[in-house]
Amino acid sequence: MRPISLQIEKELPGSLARAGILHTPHGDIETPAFIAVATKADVKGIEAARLAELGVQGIIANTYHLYLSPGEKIVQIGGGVGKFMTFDRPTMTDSGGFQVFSLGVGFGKKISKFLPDESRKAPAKGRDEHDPNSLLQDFSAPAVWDEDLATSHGKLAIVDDEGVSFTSHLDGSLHRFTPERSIEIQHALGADIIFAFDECTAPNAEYEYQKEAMDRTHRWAERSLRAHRQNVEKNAKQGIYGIVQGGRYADLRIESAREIASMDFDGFGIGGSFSKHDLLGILDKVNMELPKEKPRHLLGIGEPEDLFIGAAAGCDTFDCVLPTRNGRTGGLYTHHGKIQIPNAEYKEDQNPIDSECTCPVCARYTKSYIHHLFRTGEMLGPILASQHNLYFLANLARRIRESIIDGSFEKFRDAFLAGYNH
RNA sequence: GCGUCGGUGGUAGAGUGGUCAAUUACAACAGACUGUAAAUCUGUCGCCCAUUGGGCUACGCAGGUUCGAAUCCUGCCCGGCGCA
Repeated sequence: MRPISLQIEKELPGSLARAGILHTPHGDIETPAFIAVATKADVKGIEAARLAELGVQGIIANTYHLYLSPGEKIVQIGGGVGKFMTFDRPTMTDSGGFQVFSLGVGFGKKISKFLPDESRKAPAKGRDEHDPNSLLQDFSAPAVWDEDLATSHGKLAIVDDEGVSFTSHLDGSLHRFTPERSIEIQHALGADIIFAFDECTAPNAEYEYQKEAMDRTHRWAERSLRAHRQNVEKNAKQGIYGIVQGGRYADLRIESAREIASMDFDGFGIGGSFSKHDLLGILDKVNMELPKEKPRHLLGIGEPEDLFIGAAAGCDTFDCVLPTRNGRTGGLYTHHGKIQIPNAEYKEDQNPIDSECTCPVCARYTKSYIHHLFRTGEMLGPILASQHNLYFLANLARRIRESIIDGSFEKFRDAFLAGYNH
């Protein structure tokens, strides 16, 4: 018996969408489900004890960050990432492959995984490299020079076929990850689900580089898998997901899905770096290449609209920093779209954030109060906002699940999106 | 009363003859954020038009010097400090 397995409860006819139960050593996750991001073994601003009441069934922590601090040994001494943070439900760790992108190619640049929405862009004036919405830079190269943090070797993340060398963003020290090392660290971190070490490429990487990186990711996937299976003890307690790459190119995505699917993984992650437009068209094609009986995790995706797209394409779990990041910075989800709670219009608003929301925050606080907390810089503001947002996404995933089970998925989706987009 | 220093945009506070509608910070008003180097970042921030750009009113008040003044001079008003 594998440590990770998916029990499919219901499939939506004529669709890849399904509802199921993901079994893990630390309990079940009812899918589709939203997994909270706990990069450094904490969901920013939220106590582990609160997560259950917010509907959070699982968390995903990060190998790179926990390796640098406090170090995987410390987490291991603490009983693994779950026990360390006192979260007794299912846990995952990301392999650090995303940091190859965020600290390497995209480092120091305001580059988004999603290309900006053309319709919202200001009329093209001189593209400014300081303009966060300007994606003119060539990010296809695998490494960058950074004036501030460059050390003797000069770069922050350098990819080669064996692995990745990088400098710590904390102290500039030199480190190296290989697939084997990433797995070793993830064994120490002890999450229920670990991920193969991959290379997350920039969204606008050119085809040639994208292909090269994808092939490398496939080789790393084999090595990650082998390193995991070799460890009999860990292999019995932790499941491993392979990651599909391929960027925005459909043929590469399909090739990657086939290749990764042919390996003996317990589940699959679908790596980021495609534009919103491509997400819709490619995702179902990717998932069709993956074995139906194994779980699929859509990495880093999580606007409400994206959950519908992902679920419709047959993804089982999602994670995303947005509910906590947006929450911290005042952006709150409602059934009528996102609002900026610090804005003046909420100064006297005596209603809850979202009158349709059933979260503990909406049950208790007014917009006026939360607005005040943000205006005065009180830390409770971001905390409450993060709680609400996390509940919103977790609850949305739960409702999507229910709609798949009772066959009302499309109806629910259309109704929700109609209200969400006004 | 005499002396002295100072009065700048919502606030604090630069600027001391032209490149000043005026640095900067805060406040204010918006925006962005998708496997978290993010409790972060970006834009706007005198008024009126405008596509670059243009016009108007402004640095306590009133005069003056000058081609040109927030910047120099004179008087007045107001405030801090010192001496009587």
